[in-house]
Amino acid sequence: MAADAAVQRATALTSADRAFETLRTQIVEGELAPGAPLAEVEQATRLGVSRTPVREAFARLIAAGLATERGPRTLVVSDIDADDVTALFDLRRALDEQAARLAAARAASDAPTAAAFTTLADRFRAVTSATLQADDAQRHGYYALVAEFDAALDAALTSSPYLASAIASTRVHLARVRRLARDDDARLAASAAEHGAIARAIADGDGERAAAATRLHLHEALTSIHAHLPRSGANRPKERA
Amino acid sequence: MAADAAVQRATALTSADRAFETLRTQIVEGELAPGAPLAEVEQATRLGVSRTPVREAFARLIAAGLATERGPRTLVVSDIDADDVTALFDLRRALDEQAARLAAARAASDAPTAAAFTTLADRFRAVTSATLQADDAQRHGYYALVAEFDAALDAALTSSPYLASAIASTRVHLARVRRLARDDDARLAASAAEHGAIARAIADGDGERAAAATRLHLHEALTSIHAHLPRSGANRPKERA
DNA sequence: CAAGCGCTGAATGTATACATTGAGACCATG
DNA sequence: CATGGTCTCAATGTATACATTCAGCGCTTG
Repeated sequence: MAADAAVQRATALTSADRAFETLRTQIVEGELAPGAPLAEVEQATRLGVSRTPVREAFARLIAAGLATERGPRTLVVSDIDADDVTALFDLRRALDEQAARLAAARAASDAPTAAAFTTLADRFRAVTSATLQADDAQRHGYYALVAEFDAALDAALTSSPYLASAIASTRVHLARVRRLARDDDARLAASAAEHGAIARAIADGDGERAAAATRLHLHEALTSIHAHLPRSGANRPKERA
Repeated sequence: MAADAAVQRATALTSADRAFETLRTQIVEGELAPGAPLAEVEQATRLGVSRTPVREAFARLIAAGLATERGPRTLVVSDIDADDVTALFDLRRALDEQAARLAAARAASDAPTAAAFTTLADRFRAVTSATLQADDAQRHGYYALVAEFDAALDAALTSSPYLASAIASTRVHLARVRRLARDDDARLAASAAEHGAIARAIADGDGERAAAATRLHLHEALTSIHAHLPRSGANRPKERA
């Protein structure tokens, strides 16, 4: 039955998978603070597995950019500061603009895609500062809507898997940034309007408008984040070779 | 002594590093053909190490996109066909245009950067179909010049490490594509001219011109590659879930 | 008392032994 | 003869034992 299949699939996850997921979540959620050392034996005992799956999980964390090798034999949780956010957005601008262009091109020749983004545009428009109070439930609901937008974008990028994969990797880091700089309700409402504009441009099949709307959104988001973030450590020398 | 230091650094490479480098090279060079299975025991005996470093090397190959998990317990060398090339260039366009823009911005305020790209522009201009015969030595020399250009771009992107890292990952795949579709000398000469135009625009600090020149170059390169490649298997259904 | 040397210990890097699962072949039976 | 089942085997997944290296600390000596 379906439950058995689900269990089967659940147990098909290896210990390495679980270790990676656990560590990834704890890093993104901030339970493992930036700079915290990642020792094999310590994490192995903590997660209740041997060192082998932990090693594999560490390798994936490094590949995802969530852990950094500091020195020859020391692994730490990646730091993330204002400069990193700027650098991350340099990449996001490149990826998201192109994604918006491609999604619009697809919507122009694929009715279901266009319909999906039309629906999303309407739902984003329904989110205003009036309906949105900055309590955690509302915030969570809004982020869920953004996640649906991201999923629609992914669905429109099936023919560009390299781009889709690169975008997916940036989303992990974005989740960390969100924890650092919590959006206020005004910013959330503005963000909803910007997302709506992007979705509408994609639905209309207007690639350049979609790219421009994306650039605008990213600029506003970056500005807001920097306003809410501790000053970039121009004094504190970054300890990254 | 310097030699000792070099040896020291060489021996500091772990078996996993060597295994990864060997496998990566052999995949890029085509010694390990696309679709070839990667078995732990087989590669371990072949490379003269145990399974543990091989496992780590496999994990890195997957992260780099050079190997793909087919089925729950089978790893194969990633395939690469005409559709993959198109998808790869969707990503490259996004990354390289942004890189050109950022490099130009840096050149506008950093004289050494501008000077470096001026020199590169001149060297690219010196490469013409007259001076370039399509023997392997010439081709290798030209690709070395392109590598210098890439290095200069990297140097100009120190403040955008995420972008630089994403670009570096695309270069690995580009090397594989080059093996599939060897450029003829006419294409190489045209490519040199296009690179020269990009370098000059960056040196002039003109970001939009640099981005446009990049887009043009990528379009021409993609067209040339597709002309030299076996037809995209629209009939052969791609076996990628 | 300070400086340099060596030692100890804990961590990673590697190898190998054990567990488990999946595929393929062979045999039995309808 | 085809089909289903079981059995074997080989490969991955995991755990653990061994090797190696580096950091911290104490001791010795000038």
